[in-house]
Amino acid sequence: MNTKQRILDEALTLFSEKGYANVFVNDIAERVGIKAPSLYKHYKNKQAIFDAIIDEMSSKFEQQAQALSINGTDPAADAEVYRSMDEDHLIKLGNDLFAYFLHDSYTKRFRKMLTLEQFKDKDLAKVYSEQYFDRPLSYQGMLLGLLVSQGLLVTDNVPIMTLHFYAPIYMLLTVCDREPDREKEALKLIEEHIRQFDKLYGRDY
Amino acid sequence: MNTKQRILDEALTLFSEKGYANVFVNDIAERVGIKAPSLYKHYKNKQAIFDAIIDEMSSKFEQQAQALSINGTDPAADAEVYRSMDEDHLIKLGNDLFAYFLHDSYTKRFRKMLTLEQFKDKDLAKVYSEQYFDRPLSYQGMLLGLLVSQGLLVTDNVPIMTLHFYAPIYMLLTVCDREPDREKEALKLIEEHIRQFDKLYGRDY
DNA sequence: GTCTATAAGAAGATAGAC
DNA sequence: GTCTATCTTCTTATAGAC
Repeated sequence: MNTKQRILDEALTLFSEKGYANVFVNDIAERVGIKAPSLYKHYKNKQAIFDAIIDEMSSKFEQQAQALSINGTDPAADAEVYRSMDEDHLIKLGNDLFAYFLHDSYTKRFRKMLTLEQFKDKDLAKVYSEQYFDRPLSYQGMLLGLLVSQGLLVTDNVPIMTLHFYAPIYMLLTVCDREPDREKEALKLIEEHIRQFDKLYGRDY
Repeated sequence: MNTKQRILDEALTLFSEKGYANVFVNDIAERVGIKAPSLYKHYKNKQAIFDAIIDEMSSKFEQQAQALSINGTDPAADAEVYRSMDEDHLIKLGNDLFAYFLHDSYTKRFRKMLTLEQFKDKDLAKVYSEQYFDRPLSYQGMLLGLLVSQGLLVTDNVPIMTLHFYAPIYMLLTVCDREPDREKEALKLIEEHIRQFDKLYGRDY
């Protein structure tokens, strides 16, 4: 990894742990193994580093969905995976998804950084909401909607059903970001949540 | 309100908007209407102001539950309120609860401040989790559990049922904190959420 | 591209008069 | 308790040699 990229990587780590204002350019440079002034040959100033991280996100997030062996942008294709699924498979998939978002280094650091900077301006607020609210609900909504068309799930309100599926996962993810020791507890709740979700919305009930 | 208290009040406002590190003692003093050095007659340093806000919380939160005409510490008493409730009353209560947490000035500012400082140390992480995860789930769990005993709701897993009730409310609250313009949208989702929750867990279904 | 030296300014905190 | 003046330290950023 070249220096320019390593600066972003180390800066993201520090920003996600301490917040932008509590990270000094000297801290970043030290981690990269250069002196602070050298850093200005790569980026105009500290803010430019932050902006570059935000800009880099969109390309990184495309890789995310692929890493999960789901297409991520084509719910019709992804629904195939779910078509002949029983409860245990659904739970395993939910757990894997949760574990991925929880442990993937870039995803995690970016999410934590955005948590700390979300009130800074409207742009950042929008980025956060799109990434962790609108997009997941939209995508999962299409997916669950297909399962409803297939008769695997039953509801007359897919968006709310999606909210019921995603909100507990989101909340438990934020708990683990804050208190990593609670991961085991969270995973158990995720499993129970999906099992109960399946009971509530499954065709057999 | 005396100066010592006004310092806390203005500091909380600023901390919740910009985060601790981005607020300068001069900003706080200016809002209070004094010069920065005068501030040190009331608090040892900037950190002491922050700590005082955190310490003050517990007493303030006791007032919260009372403001809602629910006891807040005695679920058995509160369950009386819900005993003969139909869906519309439940929705109104849910909306009122959401609106209270969303609009109450102190509650809102404190929640936003804690959001920005939650990764600073383990103590703050614990305060956040207790206030916005453990305590609500525990309290609402007791309440919903009573409704289950009364036969108004049906489930074999009250904690997960509580998660299903609270997680969407929590997530929508964080959306509104970030993007106040989305309040109307959020209120509509809350209403639909409670309606659907009632359908899923209500005895009549 | 990296370094040393340093400027420029910001921010927290204290001293001491009133 | 509040003020003005000031200290000290920290932090960003630039200049210019290599």
